Amino acid sequence: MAYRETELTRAKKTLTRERLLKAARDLVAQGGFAAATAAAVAEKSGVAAGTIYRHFPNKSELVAEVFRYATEHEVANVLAASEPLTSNDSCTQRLQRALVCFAERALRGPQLAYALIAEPVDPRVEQERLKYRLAYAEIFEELIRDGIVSGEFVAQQASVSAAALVGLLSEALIGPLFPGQTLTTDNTSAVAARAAITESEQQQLIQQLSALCLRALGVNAHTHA
Amino acid sequence: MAYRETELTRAKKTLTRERLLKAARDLVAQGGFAAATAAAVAEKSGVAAGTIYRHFPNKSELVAEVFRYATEHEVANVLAASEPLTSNDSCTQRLQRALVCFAERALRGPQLAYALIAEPVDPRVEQERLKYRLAYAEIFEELIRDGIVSGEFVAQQASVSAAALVGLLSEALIGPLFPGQTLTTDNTSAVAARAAITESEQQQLIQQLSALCLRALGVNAHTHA
DNA sequence: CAAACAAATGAATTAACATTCACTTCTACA
DNA sequence: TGTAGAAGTGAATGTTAATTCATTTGTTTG
Repeated sequence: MAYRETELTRAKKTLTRERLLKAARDLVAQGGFAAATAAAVAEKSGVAAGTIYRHFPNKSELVAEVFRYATEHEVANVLAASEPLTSNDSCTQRLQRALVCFAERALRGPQLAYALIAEPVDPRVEQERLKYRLAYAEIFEELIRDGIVSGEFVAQQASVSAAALVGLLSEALIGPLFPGQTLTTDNTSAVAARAAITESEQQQLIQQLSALCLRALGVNAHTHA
Repeated sequence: MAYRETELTRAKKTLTRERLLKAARDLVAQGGFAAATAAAVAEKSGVAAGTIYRHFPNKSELVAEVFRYATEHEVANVLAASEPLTSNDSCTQRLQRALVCFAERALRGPQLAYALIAEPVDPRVEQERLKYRLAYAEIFEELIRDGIVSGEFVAQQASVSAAALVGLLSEALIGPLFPGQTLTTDNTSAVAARAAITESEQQQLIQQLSALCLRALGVNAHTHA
């Protein structure tokens, strides 16, 4: 008699799980959360719909995990960009790098950015979104605190300013662009709309936003050219 | 033979329509769009569910109208606040009044603010939201342009800055607060959470945001104390 | 009143999904 | 090879609304 979980067994199971996650991720990146129905995920993974429930208690959990994964990825990038490069790296510069990183990533993957920032999702996933926003806000918050201490930024309540920056960037980058599209099932058009913005226009937009943010924090002209 | 539409007839019909709209509005203000199901609206209006479809082609249309109504109301207030009071009223002051108006209204009616700004809604209603955001952005945009011309604000692309301000305010005011609540059906808690902020804390928050926005626009210290 | 038509009703239907579960297919081990 | 137990299947079921429509009720006018 018997059966014992073994390397191979476990590996195989994990593989299926990974495949489900990957399929879901791809669907979200292409068509937003709306496109990631249980049926679609199963189909894309090459398994039956029921299989999803061998690996996740419910669809929300799967989607939440997708959200988490994408978030970590995104946040890690921005965090890295905000890290000081040299011992005398200014907060202004660090913040600027973080902003540019955030903006460039959003503009490069607009469908994902829209999904993470603004697409309507079910409440269980909305929770993840809250954490996501908070994660960004925390990066900014620390930077702002540092900058206040160093005298680069004007005195202010860092937590408020940080949240404000997140909103500022989100709205300016994706808010006004997508909304209509996701409904049409034809999400391609959304990406197309974004693609219509030229590279140089993007750079200009990023420049604008960067300037706006730095001014908002009261960057001291003396400290920084 | 016959039957002809008459004053009374038409009035009665309009009344029912109004009643439906009012019921929907109240439900949204109390519990967000999630609370405004067809059944709930009908019940609250004292009519049968089917009646809704005698007055609106579908539920989205009803909800969109609710959205529009609320929007007009809100936007009109902010617009009024932004109007110059005297012939030498500065853009800085006008903007500040607009910001304060926006913020105070949001803080006073958080459930409605959340519904209008952030609550997940179906795509047809999301369209209205787009217009709503745009309406605010336009108010800001014009003010910013004026301010640039008058030399109060630094040169910048007004449309970008305007959208950014909308996002900044939205996120700082309601973004971080609600998200979790709407799911619990127990939306009361959301309002309670907001109520937990004292009046003076609110004033401080508004002050913060106002300062942030003005700095972002590069208010010229010379022009304004 | 009766004919003509509108408005209102609310139970039944539809729609779009997620989710279940009886059953089949795999694996591991003695 | 037999069998215990996991993994996978996918048709059937459940869920949560919106939406329909045959029927009833209400108005108007000749």
